[in-house]
Order: sequence, then structure tokens, then C-alpha cells
Amino acid sequence: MHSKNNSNNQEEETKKSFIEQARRAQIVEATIAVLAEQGYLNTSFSRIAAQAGISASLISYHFKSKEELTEAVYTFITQQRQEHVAAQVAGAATATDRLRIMLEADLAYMGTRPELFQALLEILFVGRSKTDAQSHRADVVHAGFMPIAEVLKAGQASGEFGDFDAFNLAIIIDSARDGFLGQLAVYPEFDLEQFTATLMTTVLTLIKKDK
Amino acid sequence: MHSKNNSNNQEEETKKSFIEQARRAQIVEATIAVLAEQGYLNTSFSRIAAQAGISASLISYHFKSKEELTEAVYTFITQQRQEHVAAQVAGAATATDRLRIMLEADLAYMGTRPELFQALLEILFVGRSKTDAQSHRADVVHAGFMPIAEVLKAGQASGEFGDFDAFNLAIIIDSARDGFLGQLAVYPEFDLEQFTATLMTTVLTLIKKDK
Amino acid sequence: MHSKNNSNNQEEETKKSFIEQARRAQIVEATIAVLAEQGYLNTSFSRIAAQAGISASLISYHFKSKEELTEAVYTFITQQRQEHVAAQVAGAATATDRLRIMLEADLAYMGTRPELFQALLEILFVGRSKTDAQSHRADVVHAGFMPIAEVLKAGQASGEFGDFDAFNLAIIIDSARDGFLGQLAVYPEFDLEQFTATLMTTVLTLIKKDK
Amino acid sequence: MHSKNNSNNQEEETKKSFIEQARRAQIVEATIAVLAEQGYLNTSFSRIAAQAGISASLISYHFKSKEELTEAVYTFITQQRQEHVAAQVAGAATATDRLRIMLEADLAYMGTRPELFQALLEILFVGRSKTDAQSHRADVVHAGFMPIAEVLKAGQASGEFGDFDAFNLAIIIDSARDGFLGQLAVYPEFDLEQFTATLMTTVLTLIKKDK
DNA sequence: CATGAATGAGAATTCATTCAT
DNA sequence: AATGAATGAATTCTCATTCAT
Repeated sequence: MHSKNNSNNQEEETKKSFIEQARRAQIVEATIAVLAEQGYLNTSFSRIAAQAGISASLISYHFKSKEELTEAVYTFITQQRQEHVAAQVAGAATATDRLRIMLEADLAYMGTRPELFQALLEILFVGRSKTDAQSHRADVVHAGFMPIAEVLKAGQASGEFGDFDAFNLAIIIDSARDGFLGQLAVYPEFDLEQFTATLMTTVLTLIKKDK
Repeated sequence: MHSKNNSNNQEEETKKSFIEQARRAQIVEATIAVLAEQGYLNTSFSRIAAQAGISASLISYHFKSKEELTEAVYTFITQQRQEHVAAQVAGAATATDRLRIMLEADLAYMGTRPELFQALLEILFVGRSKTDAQSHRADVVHAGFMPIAEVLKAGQASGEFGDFDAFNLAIIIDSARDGFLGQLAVYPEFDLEQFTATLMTTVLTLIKKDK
Repeated sequence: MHSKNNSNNQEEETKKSFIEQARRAQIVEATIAVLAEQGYLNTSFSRIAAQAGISASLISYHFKSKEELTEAVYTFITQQRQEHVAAQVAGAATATDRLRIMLEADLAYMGTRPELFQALLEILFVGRSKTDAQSHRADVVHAGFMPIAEVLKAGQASGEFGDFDAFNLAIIIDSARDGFLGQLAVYPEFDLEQFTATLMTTVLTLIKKDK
Repeated sequence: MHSKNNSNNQEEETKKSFIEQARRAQIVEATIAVLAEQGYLNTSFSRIAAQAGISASLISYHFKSKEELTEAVYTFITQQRQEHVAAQVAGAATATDRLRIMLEADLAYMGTRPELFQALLEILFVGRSKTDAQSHRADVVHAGFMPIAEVLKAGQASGEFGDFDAFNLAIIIDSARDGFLGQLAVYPEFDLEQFTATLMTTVLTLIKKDK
């Protein structure tokens, strides 16, 4: 734990935690694959282990409980999602641009990895065994439309957008985007670009000033 | 078993199927309650039985498998939902009216029974143990936006609506409605009427002819 | 649960609970046997099941948890023990008689069933996984010498016994009796009657008035 | 491994066995603590490791098996116990003195270290996974009263004590002492000195010549 | 029609132990 | 000397389902 020779301590610890991180990542990826392919009900430690080519107890070794693993998967997907959007939204000048990029970047990333969204849904609508899960899910749901609601309000405050119920419109936009992603997981042949275009046209119509 | 006298055979069978129907309905209702309260993971036969005040084996007696029970619950909720909409949409004269009623009637019914939607979500995103479940879920997802797409196309064909991508707009509208119902299950304090109003304004803006 | 025909209700319930009781008794007996033969560590549900010739899950069916089973075994042995003593101690006239019977009756019963004492020890010195187990064990330990202490004090109060530290002498007597039972479990060849005689002589010497 | 230079080989080995001994002692102490605090069932390598601040595999490194560790703990406690008594009993002149010191010294030492007795009990009544464990335990139990029996017989042979069943009286005395130690582990508030006094009075009464 | 009894399959998790480093 | 990583065996327990009554 606290070794005596402080020579290459950091290097060792980095390497160690590297292996650990690699394993955890491997397990998380395997879990996503199983979740997307087999559904939450069939996502047992032994199936994840089979998918990853490791033993089931190794999963317990790296994740204290199934809950912790599920949480890690959720965190991983959500972070990936947010990072991709954040990277592109940084350069947006207007509220319109920010809103456009938020939707387009998210659809572009998640739309090409339907298994991520699939896994996310499985987690959100199942892992409700513990007491705080309901509120956790609430937070999650919340997290989806709040950023959109803020952009909408910002656009209204700056006079860039027209007059509308920002809160409920945010729910509509957020649900539309996630709804399509949900469809895409089931119907891979749906046209991502076309939907994105339709959604953008729709949104621009709705936030227009002189409507 | 003791069918020596074939006098009132039919009557008996009718009575049996009546009891049978009543039991099945009771079990379905209990399942919905447990699904909504405890989540799919905690919805075992024994919990449903406890909720209904019957034995777990009686559920097996009336439903060949858990899959069949799940299917029955899904069918029950979906039928209820469709019947309520169908009853009101019958009297609609224009496509606009039909679309409005489809949304308003559904929100009015499902919005006041969040446990139905909750249970629906639990089923849709979990019960995937058999191979054909993926396609089954596809049908389900499909069922949501197709009626809307048809109305949109009808409105366009009759010249009542403007020019837009009917298919993708149907996905948007359907997702917006269901998305809000999903939120409502988590945040009961959300304002159903206000959202309905916002959604209607939005939809009317989108289908308008001279936009 | 609450059946409609109240004709032979009681009879049915009696029969049912009879089967249930029989099974529980069978499992308890099997558990005692395994405990005594293999020790607590090797007393798993599957071993008990093998001993009883039933499936391991049937044990779970009748006992909600291993803790409950352990508790049942403890209760069973303790009750047996107390009943045997109580039956004989009832007719005792003097404190001396009461004390003598308490010791002789207990040694006579438990001494011929060393596996009961063995099982008792295994439970008392192992089943300490839960929080309240420490206090539970305390109660148990307490239960052993308190009846003896009471008899000693009663004998002193009535002038039947001499002057001594009743509390600590009770511990000594109780420990001596249980200590021998513990030895007997390991060395079945020890002479029960001879020890009983020695213990009685000893005790009578100690409580004598004019010593 | 790098034993090319055989110059200070012996010194190294000595140092090694010193470290080895220290580690083994550390692990034994940690095991005693966990045994006393958590009970045998909760005494796993990982818990012992946590208590000692080392890794679980280091325990396997120093003790070939759990059995060996258990054995080491038992030996350690027993040796401590015997050494303390032996040191004081050496100067006893009469059999009475020897007996008195054997009891007083043991109670004085073990009575102030209830965790040792607690750990001893946990080991004696649990660690029975191997075939020969039963006989091992027999030896252990034996070890308790045999020294007492010998003193009693010696005192009788020399005419110092009266006439009694030395063997069974030894069991009584041994059980009384250990029984109180067991109580003490559960009720720390019990009065060690008072019990010791009572026990001594009792024993002296029992071995008296003209009774 | 209804149930209690029973089961086998499978779940998550802990354990002692091994091994490369 | 010491450890983290890894595993297979074993554990308790839950589940859907069957069957005799």
C-alpha cells in the first residue's frame, strides 16, 4: 500500500492503475455489448465474462457489486456523450448555433453507435432495485433536457429567439432526439442525416422570432 | 372432469372462462402495479402474487410463462390506450382535428395514469429473453408513430397541411408525447395541461401550410 | 390463504401445517447431525440437503435464510433441554432437591445425546455474523447459570443453604456441567453417571450449612 | 536467488527468518483480533489482511493454508497461556500452592485478555474442516484438565488432599475456570477478582482432608 | 380452480489460493 | 519479500415452473 522505496513509485502506480483501468474499461465495453445484444435481463456476470473472455469472479474483483458496474457503464456512456458535444459546442457564437450543435453533434455521435444508446436505455429503465434509484433516474432524465432549456432561455433573453414555453419545448426537442435514437437502435436502416435535417428545420421554425 | 351430464355444459364453460378472465385481469393489474412500483427486476411471480393476494403458482396456472404474462400486460395497456383515443378520434372531421385529438386524448388518458406508462416502459426495455423479442419490440416502437405518420400524410394529400418530411416529423411528435409521459412518471408535478397546450401549438406551427 | 368453503378448513390447515412442521423438523434434525459431524464451517445447505435426502432449495423454501435455520435449531435444542428438566423439577420440594434434579435431569438427557450439545456449541460459537448476535449469545450464556443462581439464592433465603457467593458459585456449577458435556462430545467413553455423582457430591458439599 | 556471493549468507538467512517471524507474529495477532471481534465466520484472509494492513496474498505466502494459520494462532495463544502459568508455578512448594497458582495465574492473565480466550473458543469450536480435527480438538480439550488432574492426584498421593474423584473434579475445576473466562468475554463487567476468590474458596473446600 | 411443496437452473458474491512481476 | 491480478470452487438465495392434492 505505502511502499518504502520512493524511487519509481509513481511509475509503478501508474502502470498498476493502468492495468486496472484497462480491465475495467474492457469489462465496461463487454457489458455494453451484452446489454445491447441481450438486454438487461440476460446481462449476468457470467455472460459479460464470456463476452470479455475472463472469469466471472474477475468482474467481482474489479467492481464491488453489480450496481457499481452498472453505474460505471452509465457514467462511461454519459461522459462520452457529453464530451463529444462539449468539444464542438465550445466554438458556437450564437444561441442558435449552440442549440444546433448540441443536437447535431449528439445525433452524429450517438447515431453511429446505437449500442450505446441501447445500453443506456436498458440501464435507465431497469436498474431500479435500490432506494435512491428512482431519484437517480430522475436526475438522469433531468440531465437530458435541462441544457436545452437553458439554451432556449438564453436565446430568448438575448432577443435571438421568439416567444415560447422554453421548458416544455425543451422536453419536446430532447424527447424527439432521444426518441429517434431509440428507433435507430431497432431500425438501423433509418436515415440519420435526414432525421437530423428534419429536426433542425423543425427546431429553427419553432424558435424563430416572427412566427 | 365430471362431465357426465352434458346438459349445462356450455354454461359451465362460460362461467369458467369468466372466472378465468377475471383472474387474468386481476393478475395483469397486479403486475402493472408491481412493475410501476418496483421495476421489472423486482417483478417476480411471487411479488405479483403477494400484490394480488394469491399464490405464485396460480399465475403459472393462468399464464403459461412469464413471457406470456408480459405480453398480456403489454396488450392490455396498449388496447386501453388505443381504445380511448379511437373513441374520440371517430368524430374528427379534418386531419388537423384528427391529429389534435390523437395527441390530446392520449395525453389526457395516459397522463392521468402514469403507472400504465411506467409499466409499459419497463416491459419495452427489458423483457427480451427470446430471440424474436427484438422484432417484437420493433413492432411496438413502430406502432407509436405510424398512426401519426398516416394522419400527416393524409393531411398533406388533402392539401390541408404544408410540405414537410411526414415520416420523421411523426417520429418527432410521437417521441415528444411519449417523452413527456416518461418525465411525468418521474416528476408528477409537471403540468400536463400546459405541456399539452405547448405541444399542440408546436404541432400546429409545424404542419401549417404557408410557413 | 382464506379459502371460501369453511367446511373442513381446520382439518386441511392442520394437515398442511403438519407436513410443513414435519419437513422443518426433518431439516432441523439433519442440520443437527451435520453440525455435530462436520462442524459449522462444513454445514452448508447442500450438505444438509444431502443428509436429509432433499434439494438445497427446499431448505430455502422452508427457512427464509441460513440465520433463520440456525435460530430454529438453537430454539429446538434449547426447548428440548428445558422441557426435560422442567418436567422433573416440578415435583421438587426443597431447594436442594430442585438443584439436584436440575443438574441430574439435564446431564441425563444431554449426556445421552452428545450431538445436541455439540450442535449447540457450534451455533453459539460461530453464528456471529449479524450485529445482534453478540447480545444474543450473551442472553444464551446468561440463560445457563441464572436458573441455578436463583435456586442457590432461594436456598439461602430459606436457610436451607449456607453462606456463599451465589452468583459466582452458579457460574461454577453451570460451567462444570456444560464443560463435562463438552468433553463427552469428544470422549464418548467418559462415564456420565460417575461424573454426575461427583458433581452432586461436590455441589452438596459446597452448599452445606455448617461448613 | 542472487546467491553468488556466499560471504554473508548466514546473516541474510537469519535476517530473513527474523522478518519472517515478525510477519508471522503480526499476522497471528491480526487474526486474533479479527477472530475476537468478528467471529470465525467473518475471519477471512482479506479481513485479516485489512486488519494487519497487508495484502491477502502475503498471508498465503507465510502460511501454506488457512489450517496452518489457525494452528499457529492456537499454538501461540496456548503457549502464552502456559508460559505465564509455568513461570509462577515453578516456585510452589505444596500441591495446594501449585493448584492455587495454576488457577490464579491463568485467570489473572487470560482474564485481562479476553480476546485471547474469545479467539481460542472460535478456533476450538469451528476450524474442523479436516478429518483429524476431531482428535486434534480432543487433544486440546484434554490439555485443559489433565494438569489439574495431575496436581490433584499428586496431592492425594502425598496425603495433602482428601479423598475425591480426582479425574472428574479436575474436569469440574477446569470447566469452572474456562466457563468464567467465557462469560467474561461476553460480560466484561463481571468481577474477575471476586470470581477468583470464590473459585479458590470452593476448590480449597473440595480438596480439604477432613470433610 | 387453487395451492403448497418441491425442484433445477442460475444469480451475485466471497473465498483461499496461485502466479507473474 | 510482497503484491495485484486472476481464478475455480463453493456459498446463500431467488426464480419460474411442475405436480399431486
